[in-house]
Amino acid sequence: MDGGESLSSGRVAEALRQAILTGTLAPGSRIRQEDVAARFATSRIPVREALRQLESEGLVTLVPHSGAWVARLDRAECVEIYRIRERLEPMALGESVGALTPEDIAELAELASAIEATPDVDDFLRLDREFHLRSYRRANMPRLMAMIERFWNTMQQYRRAYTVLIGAEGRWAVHHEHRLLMEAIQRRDRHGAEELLRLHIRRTRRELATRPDIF
Amino acid sequence: MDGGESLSSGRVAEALRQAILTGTLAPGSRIRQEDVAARFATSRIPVREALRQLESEGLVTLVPHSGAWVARLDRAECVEIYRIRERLEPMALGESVGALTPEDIAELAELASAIEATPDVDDFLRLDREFHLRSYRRANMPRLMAMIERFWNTMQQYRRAYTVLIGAEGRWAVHHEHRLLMEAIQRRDRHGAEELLRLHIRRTRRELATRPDIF
DNA sequence: TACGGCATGATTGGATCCAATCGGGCCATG
DNA sequence: CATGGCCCGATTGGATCCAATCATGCCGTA
Repeated sequence: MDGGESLSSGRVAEALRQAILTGTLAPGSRIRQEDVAARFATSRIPVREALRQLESEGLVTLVPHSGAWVARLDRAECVEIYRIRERLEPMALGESVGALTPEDIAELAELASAIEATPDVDDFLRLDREFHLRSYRRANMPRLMAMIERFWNTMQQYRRAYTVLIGAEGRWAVHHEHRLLMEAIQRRDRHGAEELLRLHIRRTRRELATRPDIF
Repeated sequence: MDGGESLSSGRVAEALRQAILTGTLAPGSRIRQEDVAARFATSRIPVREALRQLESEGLVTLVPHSGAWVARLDRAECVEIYRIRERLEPMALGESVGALTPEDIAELAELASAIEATPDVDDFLRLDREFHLRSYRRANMPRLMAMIERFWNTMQQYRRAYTVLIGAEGRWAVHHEHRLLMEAIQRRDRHGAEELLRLHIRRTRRELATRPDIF
């Protein structure tokens, strides 16, 4: 059981991470050490360590003697991250499909349905994330999983902006691709699933790249 | 010009990083904050930040209230990293080959020759690293490059152990594969180069995995 | 009026000091 | 003799204080 972080810097990092992921802290906003320290009733030392941590995760940008900002990605950086994901996530899925239990697969099917059912943006984002990450769960590659989760975190704000932009009606392609993906998973079709996922990510990347108003 | 790190923590991090990469600090050795602080004539604060940094790079393992150790990888972790590299580095090379200048290619050919010529282990390691990283140079994917360099860093100690083990005579497969790679690069054969690199990394992974005495 | 230099406040980086935690050794006990 | 509990030194984590750096705005001057 890991109820509460034992280290203060860990708690601060987790809280800031959530604030960034939920959008409470928008990309580009400045993070003042003293403010955060006051908010968490600590000194600036744990805050500094937390900021270092978040920088290494790509969520924060640090400038020496100047300050910290919530990381802001330009289009080129988003595209690069998507292209990396196009290589990594199919590997994770491919390693995982053969080892998923029937219960895992049922769970994924539930998630896929829930994704189609919800009109809410934040529910959609959360469920979509759960769906994909859980499909990689049995890959047994912890470092790969950590990298993938970091990418999802850094992209979260832009995923939200994009999801809002296209609206609930614009999600039909996602739903379609998820269904194909589920079928491949149920068939234990490793290569099919990998390829479908690659195309799924690639299409999203391309659509994202055509929307200048996100950046 | 970025002559000297302006931040103390940055200098400490760089020095520790080099010490780990050169093997001066062996995997598993403990790193005491006070020792490092004394060695660099600073307080423990910059040392702590440097250790955080190195942990995020995978070079150091931190245990709360206990201490820091030079990261030690077991066989499974090494295999996982190699498998990730098998996906990422071909992408970097594939993106780069079309944009390499004739000067770049000449430089790579020089490096490939130098690799075959040297009997020294450390020269071999350094040149081999240069050869591969420079072949990715024109990929124009800075984040991908950073990830790849981090992997090379975390694997460095195990590459050294393996290279010592097989001796200069055991490198013929490497030389052969480098020659094939060079030919593909000279042909601007993107897919051929990608595939050759994938096989190059895969073979290395397999050989490494059969050597229990490295871990 | 526009521009360049300087001073000042705000903010971060680092040093020192104190508190919390962990590991090892010692002693008592079964 | 083995084992379990406890105490104490060593080491890390955090708070407070001081120094270095940067940005802003003011003022003098062309």
